[in-house]
Amino acid sequence: MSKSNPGPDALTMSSEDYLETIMLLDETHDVVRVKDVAQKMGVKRPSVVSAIKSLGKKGLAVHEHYGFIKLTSEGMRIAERVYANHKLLYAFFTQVLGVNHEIADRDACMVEHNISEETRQKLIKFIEFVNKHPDKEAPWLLNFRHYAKTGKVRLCSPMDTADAGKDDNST
Amino acid sequence: MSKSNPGPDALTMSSEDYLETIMLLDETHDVVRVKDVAQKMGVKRPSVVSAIKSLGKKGLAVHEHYGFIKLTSEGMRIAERVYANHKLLYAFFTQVLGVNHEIADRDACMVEHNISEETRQKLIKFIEFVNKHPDKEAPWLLNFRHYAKTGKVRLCSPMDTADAGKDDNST
DNA sequence: GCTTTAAGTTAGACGTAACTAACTATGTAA
DNA sequence: TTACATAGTTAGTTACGTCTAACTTAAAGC
Repeated sequence: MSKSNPGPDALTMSSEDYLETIMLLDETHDVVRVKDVAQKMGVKRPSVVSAIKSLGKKGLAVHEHYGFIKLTSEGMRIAERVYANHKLLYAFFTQVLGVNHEIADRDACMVEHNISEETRQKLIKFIEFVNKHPDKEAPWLLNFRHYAKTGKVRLCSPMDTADAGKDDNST
Repeated sequence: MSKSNPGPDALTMSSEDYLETIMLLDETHDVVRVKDVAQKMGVKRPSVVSAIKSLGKKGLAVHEHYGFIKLTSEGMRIAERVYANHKLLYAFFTQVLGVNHEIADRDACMVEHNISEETRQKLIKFIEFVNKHPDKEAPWLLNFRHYAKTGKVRLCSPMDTADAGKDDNST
């Protein structure tokens, strides 16, 4: 509802997307070029050029004329933060909610830029909590899946939560 | 990552925010005026005028010169959908993750416009599932809260999940 | 009824982010 | 070495969403 409050030097979602894309391309390509970024992001080459010019002014990327694209360490830091959010959200949507992979990816793309630190931390804890169970499928999570599918709450055995004690957080 | 794909006549987040704000103001005020919307959204009056002009062209709002602002039934339908998303996300952030109220509200604002239908449906189920427990605090949820706070998984009594059977979905 | 004030409007500007069209550089193949 | 295809760039346009400054209307008080 109320106006979102990006700090004075906050990046736009678009800029963050460019950083993220460049970082990921850098992992799979020898060098990152304008056309690679354009193709991956589904935009035209001039859009990439102007976006990277803007990132350059902010000290987040370097790009010699007719040369390759590199991120500065600061640019890399931001790209990694955004991508970490992406992975976190993707994990929640797929592992917990059971959302289809492509849709989970799209939804993660949307949220990754703006999620608050508090919600982010809580989601991290939530995913950790879910994964604390040895078989990766906590009883209550199985119950949720069943409920989501059938609308009916399943009776479970009294043993269902006992395995919480088996984990590694006691020392 | 990839370009989001709003349909040809999809509204912008901004337009949806205006619709939502107008709907909410309509519930508490006799009439909705430009300055009310401006105040609530933290924008200046000319921004409201131009936004509403745009909504008018799309058949979502009506606004006589120097008069009051009303939503059409179609505008109301969209406003309600966005607000429903908002409430859903807010409930998840606060009830499940235990996020602070103001932050939950901000995060909900960000996501409410673009969440996919699939994720939305799953979140609805998730909230329903959480609230199926008579005392509104499922054992696993209490365990999660404890884990989020302390980083330690709590041992629980074997009885903890048995109350799932007490609910109303068996027939 | 006039005046003042508050609310609404218009015009013009700016920044972002995309696009097309047209131009330039690079590098490979003949 | 020249020619061509590919890649990168520039210039100019469009749309959106905001703003400020200045103007207009409406309504309330005197």
